[in-house]
Amino acid sequence: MAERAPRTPAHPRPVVSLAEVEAGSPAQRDRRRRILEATLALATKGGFDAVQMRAVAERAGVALGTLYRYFPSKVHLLVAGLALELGRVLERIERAPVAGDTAADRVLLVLHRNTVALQRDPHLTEAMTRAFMFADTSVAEEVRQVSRLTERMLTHAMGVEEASEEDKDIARVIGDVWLSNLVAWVTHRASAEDVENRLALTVRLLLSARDR
Amino acid sequence: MAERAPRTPAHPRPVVSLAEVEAGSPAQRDRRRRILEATLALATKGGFDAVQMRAVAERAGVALGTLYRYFPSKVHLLVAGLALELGRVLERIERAPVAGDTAADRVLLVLHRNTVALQRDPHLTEAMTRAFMFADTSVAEEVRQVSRLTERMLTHAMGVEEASEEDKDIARVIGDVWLSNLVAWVTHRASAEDVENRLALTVRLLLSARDR
DNA sequence: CCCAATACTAGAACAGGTTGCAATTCTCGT
DNA sequence: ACGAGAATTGCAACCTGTTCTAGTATTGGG
Repeated sequence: MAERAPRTPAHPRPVVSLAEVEAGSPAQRDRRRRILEATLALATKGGFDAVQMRAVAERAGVALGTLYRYFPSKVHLLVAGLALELGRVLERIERAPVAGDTAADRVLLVLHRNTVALQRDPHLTEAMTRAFMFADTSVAEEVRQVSRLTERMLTHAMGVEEASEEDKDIARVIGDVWLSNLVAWVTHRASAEDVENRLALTVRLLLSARDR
Repeated sequence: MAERAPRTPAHPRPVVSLAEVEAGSPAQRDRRRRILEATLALATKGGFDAVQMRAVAERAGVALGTLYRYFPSKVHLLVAGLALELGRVLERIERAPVAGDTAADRVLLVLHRNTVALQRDPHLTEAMTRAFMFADTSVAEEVRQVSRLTERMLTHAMGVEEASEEDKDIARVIGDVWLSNLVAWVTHRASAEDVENRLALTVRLLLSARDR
Protein backbone atom coordinates (compact mmCIF):
# COMPACT_ATOMS: atom_id res chain seq x y z
CA MET A 1 0.00 0.00 0.00
CA ALA A 2 1.11 3.47 -0.63
CA GLU A 3 0.95 5.25 2.65
CA ARG A 4 2.05 8.78 2.42
CA ALA A 5 4.41 10.39 4.81
CA PRO A 6 2.46 11.86 7.69
CA ARG A 7 1.74 15.49 7.30
CA THR A 8 -0.82 17.91 8.54
CA PRO A 9 -4.16 16.20 8.92
CA ALA A 10 -5.98 16.73 5.69
CA HIS A 11 -9.58 16.62 6.70
CA PRO A 12 -11.32 17.79 9.81
CA ARG A 13 -11.82 15.33 12.60
CA PRO A 14 -14.24 12.56 11.77
CA VAL A 15 -17.84 13.47 12.21
CA VAL A 16 -18.66 10.51 14.36
CA SER A 17 -16.39 9.78 17.27
CA LEU A 18 -16.14 6.25 18.43
CA ALA A 19 -17.84 6.94 21.74
CA GLU A 20 -21.01 8.27 20.16
CA VAL A 21 -21.91 6.26 17.14
CA GLU A 22 -25.42 7.64 17.43
CA ALA A 23 -24.27 11.19 16.87
CA GLY A 24 -24.98 13.25 13.79
CA SER A 25 -27.99 13.91 11.65
CA PRO A 26 -30.04 11.00 10.32
CA ALA A 27 -28.45 11.60 6.93
CA GLN A 28 -25.01 11.27 8.49
CA ARG A 29 -25.88 8.11 10.37
CA ASP A 30 -27.19 6.70 7.14
CA ARG A 31 -24.02 7.58 5.27
CA ARG A 32 -21.96 5.93 7.95
CA ARG A 33 -24.12 2.84 7.79
CA ARG A 34 -23.88 2.67 4.00
CA ILE A 35 -20.10 3.05 4.16
CA LEU A 36 -19.68 0.21 6.62
CA GLU A 37 -22.11 -1.92 4.70
CA ALA A 38 -20.17 -1.36 1.49
CA THR A 39 -16.93 -2.12 3.31
CA LEU A 40 -18.18 -5.42 4.67
CA ALA A 41 -19.67 -6.40 1.33
CA LEU A 42 -16.46 -5.73 -0.54
CA ALA A 43 -14.38 -7.42 2.13
CA THR A 44 -16.62 -10.47 2.02
CA LYS A 45 -16.26 -10.69 -1.71
CA GLY A 46 -12.53 -10.15 -2.12
CA GLY A 47 -10.76 -9.58 1.18
CA PHE A 48 -8.42 -6.80 2.20
CA ASP A 49 -7.28 -5.92 -1.32
CA ALA A 50 -10.84 -5.66 -2.61
CA VAL A 51 -11.69 -3.01 -0.06
CA GLN A 52 -10.50 -0.13 -2.21
CA MET A 53 -11.36 3.30 -0.99
CA ARG A 54 -12.69 4.49 -4.35
CA ALA A 55 -14.82 1.35 -4.60
CA VAL A 56 -16.18 1.74 -1.08
CA ALA A 57 -17.07 5.36 -1.74
CA GLU A 58 -18.79 4.57 -4.99
CA ARG A 59 -20.73 1.66 -3.55
CA ALA A 60 -21.79 3.69 -0.53
CA GLY A 61 -22.82 6.56 -2.77
CA VAL A 62 -20.52 9.15 -1.20
CA ALA A 63 -17.56 11.12 -2.47
CA LEU A 64 -14.07 9.92 -1.69
CA GLY A 65 -13.44 12.95 0.48
CA THR A 66 -16.53 12.18 2.50
CA LEU A 67 -15.40 8.64 3.10
CA TYR A 68 -12.15 10.01 4.50
CA ARG A 69 -14.06 12.42 6.67
CA TYR A 70 -15.87 9.53 8.30
CA PHE A 71 -12.93 7.13 8.46
CA PRO A 72 -9.46 8.64 8.23
CA SER A 73 -7.85 5.57 6.67
CA LYS A 74 -8.56 2.20 5.20
CA VAL A 75 -7.41 0.54 8.40
CA HIS A 76 -9.71 2.71 10.52
CA LEU A 77 -12.52 1.71 8.22
CA LEU A 78 -11.89 -2.01 8.47
CA VAL A 79 -11.28 -2.02 12.19
CA ALA A 80 -14.51 -0.09 12.66
CA GLY A 81 -16.23 -2.80 10.61
CA LEU A 82 -14.67 -5.41 12.84
CA ALA A 83 -15.86 -3.62 15.96
CA LEU A 84 -19.36 -3.42 14.51
CA GLU A 85 -19.51 -7.12 13.74
CA LEU A 86 -17.94 -8.09 17.03
CA GLY A 87 -20.43 -5.91 18.86
CA ARG A 88 -23.30 -7.75 17.19
CA VAL A 89 -21.83 -11.10 18.12
CA LEU A 90 -21.25 -10.03 21.70
CA GLU A 91 -24.82 -8.81 22.00
CA ARG A 92 -26.11 -12.19 20.96
CA ILE A 93 -23.77 -14.04 23.28
CA GLU A 94 -24.42 -11.92 26.34
CA ARG A 95 -28.16 -12.39 26.00
CA ALA A 96 -27.89 -15.79 27.64
CA PRO A 97 -25.44 -17.77 29.75
CA VAL A 98 -23.14 -20.01 27.79
CA ALA A 99 -23.70 -23.76 28.02
CA GLY A 100 -21.02 -25.95 29.54
CA ASP A 101 -20.02 -27.30 32.93
CA THR A 102 -16.64 -25.69 33.29
CA ALA A 103 -15.15 -22.35 32.36
CA ALA A 104 -12.86 -24.16 29.95
CA ASP A 105 -15.82 -25.84 28.24
CA ARG A 106 -17.72 -22.61 27.90
CA VAL A 107 -14.77 -20.64 26.58
CA LEU A 108 -14.00 -23.35 24.07
CA LEU A 109 -17.62 -23.42 22.96
CA VAL A 110 -17.65 -19.70 22.34
CA LEU A 111 -14.29 -19.79 20.58
CA HIS A 112 -15.42 -22.70 18.47
CA ARG A 113 -18.63 -21.03 17.38
CA ASN A 114 -16.85 -17.85 16.44
CA THR A 115 -14.03 -19.62 14.70
CA VAL A 116 -16.47 -21.62 12.61
CA ALA A 117 -18.39 -18.48 11.75
CA LEU A 118 -15.21 -16.67 10.74
CA GLN A 119 -14.09 -19.55 8.62
CA ARG A 120 -17.33 -19.39 6.73
CA ASP A 121 -16.32 -15.96 5.41
CA PRO A 122 -12.64 -16.35 4.80
CA HIS A 123 -12.22 -13.14 2.82
CA LEU A 124 -13.97 -11.04 5.40
CA THR A 125 -11.90 -12.63 8.12
CA GLU A 126 -8.71 -12.00 6.19
CA ALA A 127 -9.59 -8.36 5.64
CA MET A 128 -10.44 -7.70 9.25
CA THR A 129 -7.59 -9.57 10.88
CA ARG A 130 -5.01 -8.03 8.57
CA ALA A 131 -6.33 -4.54 9.18
CA PHE A 132 -6.38 -5.17 12.91
CA MET A 133 -2.82 -6.42 12.91
CA PHE A 134 -1.53 -3.70 10.64
CA ALA A 135 -3.10 -0.91 12.65
CA ASP A 136 -0.63 1.70 13.84
CA THR A 137 -0.86 4.10 16.77
CA SER A 138 -3.45 6.31 15.07
CA VAL A 139 -5.93 3.44 15.23
CA ALA A 140 -5.13 2.59 18.84
CA GLU A 141 -8.52 3.69 20.13
CA GLU A 142 -10.48 1.52 17.71
CA VAL A 143 -8.16 -1.39 18.32
CA ARG A 144 -8.63 -0.98 22.04
CA GLN A 145 -12.38 -1.18 21.57
CA VAL A 146 -12.05 -4.47 19.73
CA SER A 147 -9.81 -5.78 22.48
CA ARG A 148 -12.35 -4.79 25.10
CA LEU A 149 -15.15 -6.51 23.22
CA THR A 150 -13.09 -9.69 22.91
CA GLU A 151 -12.21 -9.56 26.57
CA ARG A 152 -15.86 -9.15 27.52
CA MET A 153 -16.84 -12.04 25.32
CA LEU A 154 -14.32 -14.33 26.94
CA THR A 155 -14.92 -13.30 30.53
CA HIS A 156 -18.63 -13.75 29.92
CA ALA A 157 -17.90 -17.23 28.65
CA MET A 158 -15.72 -17.93 31.67
CA GLY A 159 -18.86 -17.20 33.62
CA VAL A 160 -17.42 -14.95 36.29
CA GLU A 161 -19.87 -12.49 37.80
CA GLU A 162 -17.34 -9.73 38.20
CA ALA A 163 -14.10 -10.30 36.33
CA SER A 164 -11.03 -9.97 38.53
CA GLU A 165 -7.80 -8.60 37.15
CA GLU A 166 -6.48 -12.09 36.74
CA ASP A 167 -9.64 -13.16 34.96
CA LYS A 168 -9.16 -10.32 32.54
CA ASP A 169 -5.51 -11.20 32.08
CA ILE A 170 -6.38 -14.77 31.27
CA ALA A 171 -9.07 -13.64 28.87
CA ARG A 172 -6.54 -11.41 27.18
CA VAL A 173 -4.03 -14.21 26.81
CA ILE A 174 -6.67 -16.45 25.29
CA GLY A 175 -7.70 -13.64 22.98
CA ASP A 176 -4.08 -13.15 21.91
CA VAL A 177 -3.69 -16.80 21.11
CA TRP A 178 -7.00 -16.85 19.28
CA LEU A 179 -5.96 -13.93 17.13
CA SER A 180 -2.54 -15.34 16.37
CA ASN A 181 -4.14 -18.55 15.25
CA LEU A 182 -6.66 -16.76 13.11
CA VAL A 183 -3.81 -14.97 11.42
CA ALA A 184 -2.03 -18.28 10.92
CA TRP A 185 -5.21 -19.76 9.46
CA VAL A 186 -5.81 -16.80 7.19
CA THR A 187 -2.30 -17.09 5.80
CA HIS A 188 -2.62 -20.85 5.33
CA ARG A 189 0.00 -21.61 7.91
CA ALA A 190 -2.48 -23.49 10.07
CA SER A 191 -5.51 -25.62 9.26
CA ALA A 192 -8.89 -25.21 10.88
CA GLU A 193 -8.10 -28.29 12.91
CA ASP A 194 -4.78 -26.86 14.04
CA VAL A 195 -6.58 -23.77 15.28
CA GLU A 196 -9.09 -25.79 17.28
CA ASN A 197 -6.38 -27.97 18.78
CA ARG A 198 -4.20 -25.09 19.80
CA LEU A 199 -7.08 -23.23 21.34
CA ALA A 200 -8.09 -26.34 23.22
CA LEU A 201 -4.58 -26.75 24.58
CA THR A 202 -4.32 -23.12 25.58
CA VAL A 203 -7.65 -23.07 27.33
CA ARG A 204 -6.93 -26.32 29.08
CA LEU A 205 -3.60 -25.06 30.37
CA LEU A 206 -4.92 -21.67 31.39
CA LEU A 207 -8.27 -22.62 32.85
CA SER A 208 -8.10 -26.20 34.03
CA ALA A 209 -6.99 -25.13 37.50
CA ARG A 210 -10.20 -23.25 38.17
CA ASP A 211 -12.41 -26.25 37.61
CA ARG A 212 -11.00 -28.57 40.19
CA MET B 1 12.38 -28.73 42.18
CA ALA B 2 15.32 -27.58 40.18
CA GLU B 3 15.08 -29.83 37.21
CA ARG B 4 17.78 -31.01 34.92
CA ALA B 5 19.99 -28.25 33.64
CA PRO B 6 19.35 -27.23 30.08
CA ARG B 7 22.02 -28.46 27.76
CA THR B 8 23.69 -26.91 24.80
CA PRO B 9 23.91 -29.15 21.78
CA ALA B 10 27.52 -30.08 21.08
CA HIS B 11 27.29 -28.87 17.53
CA PRO B 12 24.63 -26.22 17.12
CA ARG B 13 22.80 -26.36 13.86
CA PRO B 14 23.13 -23.26 11.71
CA VAL B 15 20.04 -21.14 12.00
CA VAL B 16 19.75 -20.71 8.27
CA SER B 17 20.33 -23.46 5.80
CA LEU B 18 23.68 -23.38 4.07
CA ALA B 19 21.99 -23.48 0.70
CA GLU B 20 20.41 -20.14 1.46
CA VAL B 21 23.48 -18.33 2.72
CA GLU B 22 25.73 -19.90 0.13
CA ALA B 23 23.50 -19.22 -2.83
CA GLY B 24 24.74 -17.20 -5.77
CA SER B 25 28.01 -15.63 -6.74
CA PRO B 26 30.02 -13.58 -4.25
CA ALA B 27 28.73 -10.44 -5.92
CA GLN B 28 25.18 -11.62 -5.39
CA ARG B 29 25.73 -12.50 -1.80
CA ASP B 30 27.18 -9.08 -1.28
CA ARG B 31 24.22 -7.38 -2.92
CA ARG B 32 21.88 -9.35 -0.72
CA ARG B 33 23.86 -8.37 2.35
CA ARG B 34 23.87 -4.70 1.35
CA ILE B 35 20.13 -4.77 0.75
CA LEU B 36 19.34 -6.24 4.14
CA GLU B 37 21.79 -3.88 5.79
CA ALA B 38 20.11 -0.90 4.14
CA THR B 39 16.71 -2.24 5.16
CA LEU B 40 17.65 -2.60 8.80
CA ALA B 41 19.33 0.81 8.85
CA LEU B 42 16.28 2.55 7.41
CA ALA B 43 13.93 0.61 9.66
CA THR B 44 15.98 1.53 12.69
CA LYS B 45 15.88 5.17 11.76
CA GLY B 46 12.22 5.56 10.82
CA GLY B 47 10.27 2.35 11.13
CA PHE B 48 8.01 0.68 8.62
CA ASP B 49 7.18 3.80 6.65
CA ALA B 50 10.82 4.78 6.29
CA VAL B 51 11.65 1.50 4.60
CA GLN B 52 10.80 2.73 1.13
CA MET B 53 11.77 0.50 -1.73
CA ARG B 54 13.45 3.27 -3.72
CA ALA B 55 15.39 4.35 -0.64
CA VAL B 56 16.50 0.81 0.13
CA ALA B 57 17.64 0.30 -3.45
CA GLU B 58 19.56 3.54 -3.53
CA ARG B 59 21.22 2.96 -0.18
CA ALA B 60 22.16 -0.58 -1.14
CA GLY B 61 23.52 0.65 -4.46
CA VAL B 62 21.27 -1.51 -6.63
CA ALA B 63 18.53 -0.73 -9.10
CA LEU B 64 14.92 -0.95 -8.00
CA GLY B 65 14.34 -3.91 -10.31
CA THR B 66 17.23 -5.76 -8.73
CA LEU B 67 15.85 -5.19 -5.27
CA TYR B 68 12.61 -6.79 -6.43
CA ARG B 69 14.54 -9.68 -7.91
CA TYR B 70 16.00 -10.44 -4.51
CA PHE B 71 12.91 -9.73 -2.43
CA PRO B 72 9.57 -9.81 -4.20
CA SER B 73 7.90 -7.31 -1.88
CA LYS B 74 8.50 -4.93 0.97
CA VAL B 75 7.01 -7.40 3.40
CA HIS B 76 9.29 -10.20 2.16
CA LEU B 77 12.20 -7.85 2.64
CA LEU B 78 11.33 -6.92 6.19
CA VAL B 79 10.46 -10.43 7.26
CA ALA B 80 13.76 -11.62 5.82
CA GLY B 81 15.44 -8.92 7.90
CA LEU B 82 13.58 -10.17 10.94
CA ALA B 83 14.66 -13.74 10.28
CA LEU B 84 18.24 -12.57 9.92
CA GLU B 85 18.22 -10.72 13.21
CA LEU B 86 16.39 -13.48 15.01
CA GLY B 87 18.89 -15.98 13.67
CA ARG B 88 21.74 -13.96 15.13
CA VAL B 89 20.01 -13.77 18.48
CA LEU B 90 19.26 -17.49 18.48
CA GLU B 91 22.85 -18.32 17.66
CA ARG B 92 24.02 -16.37 20.66
CA ILE B 93 21.41 -17.90 22.93
CA GLU B 94 22.02 -21.48 21.88
CA ARG B 95 25.72 -21.16 22.50
CA ALA B 96 25.19 -21.60 26.23
CA PRO B 97 22.57 -22.90 28.60
CA VAL B 98 20.16 -20.32 29.93
CA ALA B 99 20.46 -19.45 33.59
CA GLY B 100 17.56 -20.17 35.91
CA ASP B 101 16.29 -22.98 38.08
CA THR B 102 12.98 -23.64 36.43
CA ALA B 103 11.76 -23.68 32.87
CA ALA B 104 9.55 -20.72 33.71
CA ASP B 105 12.51 -18.73 35.02
CA ARG B 106 14.59 -19.45 31.97
CA VAL B 107 11.85 -18.65 29.51
CA LEU B 108 11.11 -15.42 31.28
CA LEU B 109 14.77 -14.50 31.28
CA VAL B 110 15.07 -15.05 27.56
CA LEU B 111 11.85 -13.19 26.88
CA HIS B 112 12.94 -10.35 29.11
CA ARG B 113 16.31 -9.95 27.44
CA ASN B 114 14.77 -9.94 24.00
CA THR B 115 11.99 -7.62 24.95
CA VAL B 116 14.44 -5.14 26.41
CA ALA B 117 16.60 -5.35 23.31
CA LEU B 118 13.61 -4.79 21.06
CA GLN B 119 12.46 -1.85 23.09
CA ARG B 120 15.83 -0.25 22.62
CA ASP B 121 15.12 0.00 18.89
CA PRO B 122 11.47 0.88 18.79
CA HIS B 123 11.37 1.81 15.12
CA LEU B 124 13.08 -1.36 14.03
CA THR B 125 10.72 -3.36 16.19
CA GLU B 126 7.73 -1.57 14.77
CA ALA B 127 8.85 -2.18 11.21
CA MET B 128 9.48 -5.85 11.72
CA THR B 129 6.41 -6.69 13.77
CA ARG B 130 4.10 -4.84 11.41
CA ALA B 131 5.58 -6.54 8.38
CA PHE B 132 5.33 -9.90 10.08
CA MET B 133 1.71 -9.34 11.00
CA PHE B 134 0.76 -7.94 7.63
CA ALA B 135 2.33 -10.80 5.71
CA ASP B 136 -0.05 -12.60 3.41
CA THR B 137 0.10 -16.11 2.01
CA SER B 138 2.93 -15.30 -0.42
CA VAL B 139 5.24 -14.70 2.53
CA ALA B 140 4.18 -17.86 4.35
CA GLU B 141 7.56 -19.53 3.96
CA GLU B 142 9.50 -16.67 5.48
CA VAL B 143 6.96 -16.29 8.23
CA ARG B 144 7.21 -19.98 8.98
CA GLN B 145 10.96 -19.62 9.30
CA VAL B 146 10.55 -16.88 11.87
CA SER B 147 8.06 -19.01 13.77
CA ARG B 148 10.48 -21.92 13.79
CA LEU B 149 13.27 -19.73 15.10
CA THR B 150 11.05 -18.40 17.86
CA GLU B 151 9.93 -21.89 18.77
CA ARG B 152 13.53 -23.08 18.94
CA MET B 153 14.49 -20.16 21.09
CA LEU B 154 11.73 -20.90 23.56
CA THR B 155 12.14 -24.65 23.69
CA HIS B 156 15.85 -24.10 24.21
CA ALA B 157 14.99 -21.83 27.11
CA MET B 158 12.58 -24.40 28.49
CA GLY B 159 15.60 -26.67 28.57
CA VAL B 160 14.09 -29.80 27.11
CA GLU B 161 16.50 -32.25 25.49
CA GLU B 162 14.16 -33.19 22.71
CA ALA B 163 11.07 -31.05 22.45
CA SER B 164 7.87 -33.10 22.57
CA GLU B 165 4.81 -32.01 20.65
CA GLU B 166 3.34 -30.51 23.78
CA ASP B 167 6.59 -28.66 24.47
CA LYS B 168 6.40 -27.18 21.02
CA ASP B 169 2.77 -26.30 21.46
CA ILE B 170 3.50 -24.49 24.67
CA ALA B 171 6.40 -22.68 23.08
CA ARG B 172 4.11 -21.61 20.28
CA VAL B 173 1.49 -20.29 22.66
CA ILE B 174 4.12 -18.30 24.52
CA GLY B 175 5.44 -17.00 21.23
CA ASP B 176 1.95 -15.94 20.19
CA VAL B 177 1.40 -14.06 23.40
CA TRP B 178 4.82 -12.47 23.14
CA LEU B 179 4.11 -11.26 19.65
CA SER B 180 0.68 -9.93 20.52
CA ASN B 181 2.16 -7.98 23.36
CA LEU B 182 4.94 -6.61 21.21
CA VAL B 183 2.33 -5.40 18.78
CA ALA B 184 0.40 -3.83 21.64
CA TRP B 185 3.57 -2.14 22.86
CA VAL B 186 4.52 -0.92 19.41
CA THR B 187 1.11 0.66 19.01
CA HIS B 188 1.25 2.25 22.47
CA ARG B 189 -1.59 0.14 23.76
CA ALA B 190 0.60 -1.47 26.39
CA SER B 191 3.56 -0.20 28.40
CA ALA B 192 6.82 -2.04 28.75
CA GLU B 193 5.72 -3.00 32.22
CA ASP B 194 2.43 -4.35 30.94
CA VAL B 195 4.30 -6.54 28.51
CA GLU B 196 6.55 -7.96 31.21
CA ASN B 197 3.64 -8.61 33.54
CA ARG B 198 1.55 -10.34 30.95
CA LEU B 199 4.41 -12.50 29.84
CA ALA B 200 5.11 -13.41 33.45
CA LEU B 201 1.50 -14.41 33.97
CA THR B 202 1.37 -16.44 30.79
CA VAL B 203 4.58 -18.28 31.49
CA ARG B 204 3.57 -18.94 35.07
CA LEU B 205 0.23 -20.40 34.01
CA LEU B 206 1.66 -22.44 31.17
CA LEU B 207 4.84 -23.71 32.74
CA SER B 208 4.38 -23.80 36.48
CA ALA B 209 3.05 -27.35 36.33
CA ARG B 210 6.31 -28.72 35.00
CA ASP B 211 8.35 -27.42 37.89
CA ARG B 212 6.61 -29.17 40.71
C1' DC C 1 38.21 -17.14 -25.88
C1' DC C 2 33.28 -16.73 -27.50
C1' DC C 3 28.43 -16.72 -27.18
C1' DA C 4 24.01 -17.28 -25.31
C1' DA C 5 21.70 -16.96 -21.18
C1' DT C 6 21.17 -14.51 -17.19
C1' DA C 7 21.58 -10.45 -14.19
C1' DC C 8 21.66 -5.63 -13.68
C1' DT C 9 20.49 -0.65 -14.60
C1' DA C 10 17.86 3.52 -15.41
C1' DG C 11 13.75 5.06 -15.90
C1' DA C 12 8.91 5.20 -17.25
C1' DA C 13 4.46 3.64 -16.17
C1' DC C 14 0.73 1.84 -13.41
C1' DA C 15 -2.19 1.08 -9.09
C1' DG C 16 -4.35 2.31 -5.05
C1' DG C 17 -4.19 5.05 -0.58
C1' DT C 18 -4.26 9.77 0.61
C1' DT C 19 -4.59 14.78 0.14
C1' DG C 20 -5.96 19.41 -1.85
C1' DC C 21 -9.28 22.45 -3.64
C1' DA C 22 -13.01 24.98 -5.77
C1' DA C 23 -17.78 24.69 -6.30
C1' DT C 24 -22.23 23.23 -4.47
C1' DT C 25 -25.56 21.73 -1.04
C1' DC C 26 -27.13 21.31 3.82
C1' DT C 27 -28.04 22.76 8.41
C1' DC C 28 -29.28 25.63 11.91
C1' DG C 29 -29.61 29.66 14.76
C1' DT C 30 -32.02 33.91 14.55
C1' DA D 1 -37.02 32.77 5.54
C1' DC D 2 -32.06 34.05 5.56
C1' DG D 3 -27.20 33.91 5.72
C1' DA D 4 -22.95 31.94 7.71
C1' DG D 5 -20.53 28.02 8.45
C1' DA D 6 -20.17 23.09 7.94
C1' DA D 7 -20.63 19.11 5.02
C1' DT D 8 -20.45 17.07 0.60
C1' DT D 9 -19.07 16.55 -4.13
C1' DG D 10 -16.10 15.71 -8.14
C1' DC D 11 -11.66 15.77 -9.58
C1' DA D 12 -6.89 16.29 -9.95
C1' DA D 13 -2.66 15.59 -7.89
C1' DC D 14 0.64 13.29 -5.08
C1' DC D 15 3.17 9.38 -2.85
C1' DT D 16 5.02 4.95 -2.72
C1' DG D 17 4.72 -0.12 -3.79
C1' DT D 18 5.02 -2.73 -7.84
C1' DT D 19 5.61 -3.86 -12.78
C1' DC D 20 7.52 -3.32 -17.32
C1' DT D 21 10.93 -2.21 -20.96
C1' DA D 22 15.00 -1.42 -23.48
C1' DG D 23 19.58 -1.35 -23.23
C1' DT D 24 24.07 -2.83 -20.95
C1' DA D 25 27.07 -5.82 -18.16
C1' DT D 26 28.32 -10.52 -16.24
C1' DT D 27 28.84 -15.11 -16.29
C1' DG D 28 29.37 -19.86 -17.18
C1' DG D 29 29.51 -23.74 -20.46
C1' DG D 30 31.66 -25.18 -24.70
